[in-house]
Amino acid sequence: MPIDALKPKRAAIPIVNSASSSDAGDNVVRMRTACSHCHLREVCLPVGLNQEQVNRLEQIVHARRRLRKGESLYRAGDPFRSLFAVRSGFFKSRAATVDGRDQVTGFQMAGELLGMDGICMEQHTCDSIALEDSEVCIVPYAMLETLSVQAPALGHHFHTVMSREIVREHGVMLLLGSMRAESRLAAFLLNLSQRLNARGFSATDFILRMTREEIGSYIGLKLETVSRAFSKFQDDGVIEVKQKQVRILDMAALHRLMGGANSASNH
Amino acid sequence: MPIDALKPKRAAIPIVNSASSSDAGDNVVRMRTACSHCHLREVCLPVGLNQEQVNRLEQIVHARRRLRKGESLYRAGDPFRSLFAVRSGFFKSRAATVDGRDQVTGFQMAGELLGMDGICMEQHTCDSIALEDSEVCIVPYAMLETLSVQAPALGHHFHTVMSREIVREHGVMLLLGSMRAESRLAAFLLNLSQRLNARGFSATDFILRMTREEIGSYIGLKLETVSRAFSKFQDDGVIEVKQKQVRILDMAALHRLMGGANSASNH
DNA sequence: CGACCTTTTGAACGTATTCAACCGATGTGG
DNA sequence: CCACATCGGTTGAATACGTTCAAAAGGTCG
Repeated sequence: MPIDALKPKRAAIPIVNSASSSDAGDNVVRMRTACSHCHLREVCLPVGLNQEQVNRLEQIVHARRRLRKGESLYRAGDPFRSLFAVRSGFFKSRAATVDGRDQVTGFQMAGELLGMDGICMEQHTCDSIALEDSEVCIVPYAMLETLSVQAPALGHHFHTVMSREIVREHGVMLLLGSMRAESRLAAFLLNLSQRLNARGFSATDFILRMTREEIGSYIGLKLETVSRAFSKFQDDGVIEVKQKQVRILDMAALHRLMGGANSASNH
Repeated sequence: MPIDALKPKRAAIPIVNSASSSDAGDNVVRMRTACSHCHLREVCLPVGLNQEQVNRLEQIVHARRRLRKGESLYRAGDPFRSLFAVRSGFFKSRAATVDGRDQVTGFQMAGELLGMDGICMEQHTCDSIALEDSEVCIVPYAMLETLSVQAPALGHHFHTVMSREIVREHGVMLLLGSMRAESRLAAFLLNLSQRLNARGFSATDFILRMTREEIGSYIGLKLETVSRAFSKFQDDGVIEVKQKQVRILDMAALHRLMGGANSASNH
């Protein structure tokens, strides 16, 4: 099979584009389908909620927003009002310092929640940018809080999601602090693979939605180093890579590469 | 003034060691003083809560635990039941991978909350270790959830604390991903300085509670590199350092060092 | 006091970065 | 529709930075 023939293992469910042009904004539409029928309910906020709790969640998630590739969902400094659940597409989050340094802090795909960094300052602290045409469900934070009181399981679940984000970031810190270049890229690819697989896509064949530079920014390497590592993996027969299309040929080898000797584990 | 004569700007409030040896465990004691009278109420969980809300918080924070230097508050894999607010002392959090890699993910001082990583898996995902004799307030998580329903402001405040942790970790990712060695140490020192200052201690004179190796683990450097950077700062007259005692001589220079040219900002 | 741990410093080394050139893919306008 | 400009990606060579290895001094704690 040619590497170009990459397809999800499960057909994508077409997204209903609700007709009514609502009062909420140009690219914001009222929802027709709701959480309980969403094909993402297995990986999104509703995880672990029963039917009645999902019904409550549906009450507050009543609008969506479409974004074109390159558009930003929010920017650092924007007032924080809502969280966003990715319904389709792919996002990057980018944090910046005053002195112009910036870094990709995460990539988000369908079912993942965006914007939790904004709660503490009541404004967003990083940028979120669509890497392809995307759609998000808008979760007004004030309503989430109100409803958490009525349905404590929802509140608990939200804690779980935030906690998971903290743990994810611990993993990134570990990667950035103590892995060498090839291990970082291996870890990155394996992480993508797992998450895509959890959403019904192939774990071995996928398309990268981000550039080498964005990968590098995320895993703390220059784009040239990322490119070299890709080439190395390909030369070693671990992956097949052609621009943004990746095929993992030897998953076990990739795992070994990830855990490979590094500067922090030799003594 | 000799560097050795380091003192808090405000005298430490002696901690009342409640007499009753409770049924909760050897080093766990019922509290006598409560949040509303705690000298940390300005920096701890109660921030932003009114009197009645603090009273509710006091209902659940009803025990403390003392730890000796080197003792662990919890370890990865321990069942998660409580969060911990540092009442006195100093902690490090340490995350580890299966393959033996580990890394300090944070240092916690008085008023800071520990254990939020444990919520998502219902077990702790990292170790928390006291770097000096310390005391924590035990905040049973189940009770925190229950009370959040009765006092939504408390629930909101907890979200704020978790969100702040996410933002802090973004900052660490930025540091690890794009700063050179001296910038990292400068950022680390400035962060310590600010946090100590917020607690009524000197911003310029303080004692490091961690080793060079622990600093290095946190900021992604080998202990030798940390040591060299300290020496460099001292040679340049930016700080005075003698073992664990640090005095910042030129705060502005330290800020400049933090923002100094790095591998990610030159093009 | 002695053993051990932490820290400092030096020198050699290795890995990722930098700078540069080139190639291919993509997109735009004539 | 092709020419051209732009962007993204690859590769090579030189460089720089942090690591590694080693030795020794300084603290700390039994």
